[in-house]
Amino acid sequence: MYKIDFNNFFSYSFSIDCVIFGFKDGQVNVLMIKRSMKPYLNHWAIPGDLVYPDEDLQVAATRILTELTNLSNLDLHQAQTFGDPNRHPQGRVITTAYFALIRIADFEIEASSFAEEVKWVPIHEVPDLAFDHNLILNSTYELLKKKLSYEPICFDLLPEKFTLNQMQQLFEYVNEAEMDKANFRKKIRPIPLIALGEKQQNVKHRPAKLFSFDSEKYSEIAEEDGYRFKI
Amino acid sequence: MYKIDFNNFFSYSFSIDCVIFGFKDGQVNVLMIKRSMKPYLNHWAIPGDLVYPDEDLQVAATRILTELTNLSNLDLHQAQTFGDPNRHPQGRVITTAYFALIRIADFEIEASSFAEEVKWVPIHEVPDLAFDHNLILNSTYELLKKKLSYEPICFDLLPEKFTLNQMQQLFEYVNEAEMDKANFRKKIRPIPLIALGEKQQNVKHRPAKLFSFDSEKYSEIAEEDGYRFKI
DNA sequence: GCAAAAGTGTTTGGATTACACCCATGC
DNA sequence: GCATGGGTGTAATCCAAACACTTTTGC
Repeated sequence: MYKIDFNNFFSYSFSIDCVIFGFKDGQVNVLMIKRSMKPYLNHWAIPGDLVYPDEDLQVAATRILTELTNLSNLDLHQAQTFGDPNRHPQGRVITTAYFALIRIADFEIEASSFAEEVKWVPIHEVPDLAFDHNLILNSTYELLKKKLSYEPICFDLLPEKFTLNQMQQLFEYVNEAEMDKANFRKKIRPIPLIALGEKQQNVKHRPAKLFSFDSEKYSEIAEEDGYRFKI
Repeated sequence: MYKIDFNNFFSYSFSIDCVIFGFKDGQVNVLMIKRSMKPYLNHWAIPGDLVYPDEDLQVAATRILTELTNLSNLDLHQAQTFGDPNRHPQGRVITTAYFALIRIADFEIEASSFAEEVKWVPIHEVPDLAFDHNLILNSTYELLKKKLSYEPICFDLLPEKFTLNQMQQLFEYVNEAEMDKANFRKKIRPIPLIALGEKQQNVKHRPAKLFSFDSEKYSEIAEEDGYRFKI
């Protein structure tokens, strides 16, 4: 039936690449590693590696990220799969991108395995990367932008306690458009936030109130009232 | 560096599964094949097969679909990738789902290769399928539902010449909710449609006007005015 | 004429926009 | 007091939902 014998098809390799987004200094940042291994020795790349033969993809994504950056317990979501026959110089390696959102300040990143260095880079300042990683990164950032507007995932990027202005800045950044402060606040009124009663510290103007996302209440109203997040 | 030698990682196989959606008798239908080959001999499945070692994924998807169903020139879009280590009984086969939308009446489907039979099945009447194809189908249908509401792809499912009521029925079907006729028509007013001046035939009530989608004008206003399709 | 579906207009209330204004803090 | 951003109210406008009504066809 096949022109090639079935068993000869078991000649591919499969990898996962992890795009980790954070929000820092008013900019979306992405986590990069410097490779201490061929191919693309000394090139910057997004963290990624081969999947073990009997390993589930989601499990592999988590393991690979931990091995290279020391990050764990992240909620990794599948993005696109890239399979250009020439994307890897050493053979046919198909890769699936996963992405996660993190609160940069809450985690210690640490280079290990073949990652010689790890750092955060603003999404608009990413250099030329190994393999087709620029392509992977761009397409995953497009996906992030879409998801941000109809799923309550901005709170995974913002600090646990955030000001409404920080939240607004995140949306202004990804949509590349300024918004009216009063109108933004009216728009997010249906989103359940907890007013913490605390205030910003060490600012040289009136300190803003701090909020956190009420995810329990969100699930409640999403189920009962069919409320859908929308910005 | 690896616990397993790099070359031993080249032991996977990779496949594509194609979810083809159509709209018939007021229902979304999906194209199924009956397998005349092991594994899952005589089981129903969605059309899919292994990718050749040097073949691009998009190219493979097109080839596989043509081989099994005689469909060609479809616009296949990538959906999710499925990689459970036990999803294929004969080894580690990772698969990527692709989907396409077609106007059922415009195509002749024809079983060939290891497809013994091909048929359209309403999405809500799909039987137990081979492999994890029920999972693949369901998750791809969820994706379709999302895309239908913010991309002008409903017109790939509707006949070239359609009535506004057919269009409304498609959205009512996927959203599982009835809509007000007058309000639906107001909602789609910004979408550029060509009034053909023709009418429905052989109906025992007032015949509806026929329309077609003006994709050129759509691209124009999408670029110039930043118009985004939304239903 | 009647049934059935096509096709349109009106009213109402809620959201979105633009814009103006006041408030709290550091220096 | 003044600079800086925090925080809120109002009026005009647009949009969506609910509903009623007229039109055109087959029988």
